[in-house]
Amino acid sequence: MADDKALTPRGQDFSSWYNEVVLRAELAEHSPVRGSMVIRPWGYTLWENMQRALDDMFKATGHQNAYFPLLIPLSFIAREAEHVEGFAKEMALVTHTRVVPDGQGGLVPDPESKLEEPLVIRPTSETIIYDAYSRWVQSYRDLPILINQWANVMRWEMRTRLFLRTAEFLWQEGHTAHATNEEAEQEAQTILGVYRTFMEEWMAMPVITGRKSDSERFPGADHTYALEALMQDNRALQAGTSHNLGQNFARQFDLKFQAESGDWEYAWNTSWGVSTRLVGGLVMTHGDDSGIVLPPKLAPVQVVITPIWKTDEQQAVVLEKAESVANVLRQENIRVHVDARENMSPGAKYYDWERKGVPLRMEIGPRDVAKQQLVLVRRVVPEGGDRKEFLSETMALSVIPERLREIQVGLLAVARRRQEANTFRLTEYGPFKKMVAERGGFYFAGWCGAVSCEDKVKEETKATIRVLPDASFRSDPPPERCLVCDGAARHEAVWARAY
RNA sequence: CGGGGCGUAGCGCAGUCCGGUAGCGCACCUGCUUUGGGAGCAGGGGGUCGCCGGUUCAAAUCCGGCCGCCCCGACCA
Repeated sequence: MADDKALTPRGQDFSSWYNEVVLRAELAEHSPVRGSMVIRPWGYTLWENMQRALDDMFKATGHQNAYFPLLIPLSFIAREAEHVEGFAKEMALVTHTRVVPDGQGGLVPDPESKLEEPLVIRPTSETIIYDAYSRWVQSYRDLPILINQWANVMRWEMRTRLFLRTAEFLWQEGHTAHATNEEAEQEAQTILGVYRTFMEEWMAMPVITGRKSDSERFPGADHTYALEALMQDNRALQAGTSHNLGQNFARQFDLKFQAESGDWEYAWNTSWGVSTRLVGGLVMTHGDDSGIVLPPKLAPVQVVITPIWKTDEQQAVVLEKAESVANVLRQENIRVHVDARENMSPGAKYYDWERKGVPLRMEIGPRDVAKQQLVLVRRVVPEGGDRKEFLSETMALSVIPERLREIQVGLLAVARRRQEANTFRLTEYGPFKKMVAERGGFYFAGWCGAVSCEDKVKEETKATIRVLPDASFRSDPPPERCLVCDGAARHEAVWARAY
């Protein structure tokens, strides 16, 4: 970075900007093990706020939480052929249970403690969960099962980035079992809707929803739905997935029930998840050259109060005012923090909280106390708006909830405009190839459905089909020809280079 | 796994080419003055120079080996 104060500007090197801002906003840092990260309190509180919102929505749609174990017998993973293939190359195994000295001051696994069957650290929990469900379900009366779990999982990735791709990450995984395919399909769609609502209304991150092409489908699923967001560098981020698993796992784990007719039938499953990757998505959606920008609904601190003083007497008066104002706001359920640190100048505090993305700052100095006024400063200045507002104390207190709401919707509006400005509908391969590689963005175009066309695009541009968009996102009229081979289009597809 | 870079104080780095008492900035501690956009001055503390071995009177520096991390590519949420 240029110096220890400023961040690398996004326009200069987006990737460096991202790494720096995650570290310097104190969201997370690298741990001693490659691919693992320490999530620091500021980042974890953000995640907790996301969890709370999502968890409430899961509960409101009839789900319960449970917890299934970290370790999965290797033989379980082996049962579903596609599942094995999908995760074979990124599994961490537990093979020993004791260590012995190696004679050189170190420790090695005790050969005598080798497990008969290695245990897999879960990369996802379908197998262990459907094994349990198979014991829970006998009759159609036991269905549906609607369970979610909050857990950590491990996928031994070759290349990792804080939040976006780490070997261990935190997520939620929902796993449901239903009596009919229609019901399972409805569930997968319902969750897709829940995710979309969360991403738009809480994260202020617009998404395109749709179905994955076969090559991007979850290993073991009949089909996969996904939500894709466009980051500021015009690369797509898969922000969440919801799978209709059909009866693929039910067959392998003998998850059967007796129907009203008396016949035995395999249950229909769904699974769905979002992870701490969302934190990375939030950073790359709203962050600017000063730091991250947090939507008020998720910000660990919504209003930071920075007191300003010269003398000890002023300090006492100003701090007292700051605390009393903070308490009034707390009664309105606003998350407020008084930054009373004595060893830091007000200016330094401003930079600090701006880097950390706090939506609103309130300055209280001796002059404000005397005039019974407060100074409000927005993290992101609306176009044509004032950066600072000088308001009477009563006015300021009543206006803050309103400001927070404005900021929340403003962020979504800006992000949506950016996404729209970087979304293109093309019919010719030449211009597409050039644009998708050089400037990025979302590209809506026809697709014949052939894997060969998908592969050709990937090879030549590194772009992939992110989704076959849902009806509400599709073009009218729909594209007629395949972007790549000019054959008849069977689908409309959204192409982009992705994280 | 290929290519590149890095490992020296809590953080960021210089010093390595050309061996000779381990440095700078930030942070930290003490004191005074400060505080409305990254405070100043004075004093102070803090290091097995990634690890192991070799060469040498002498190694952060040269040689050999090993380890780790980051970045760029192939696989992935």
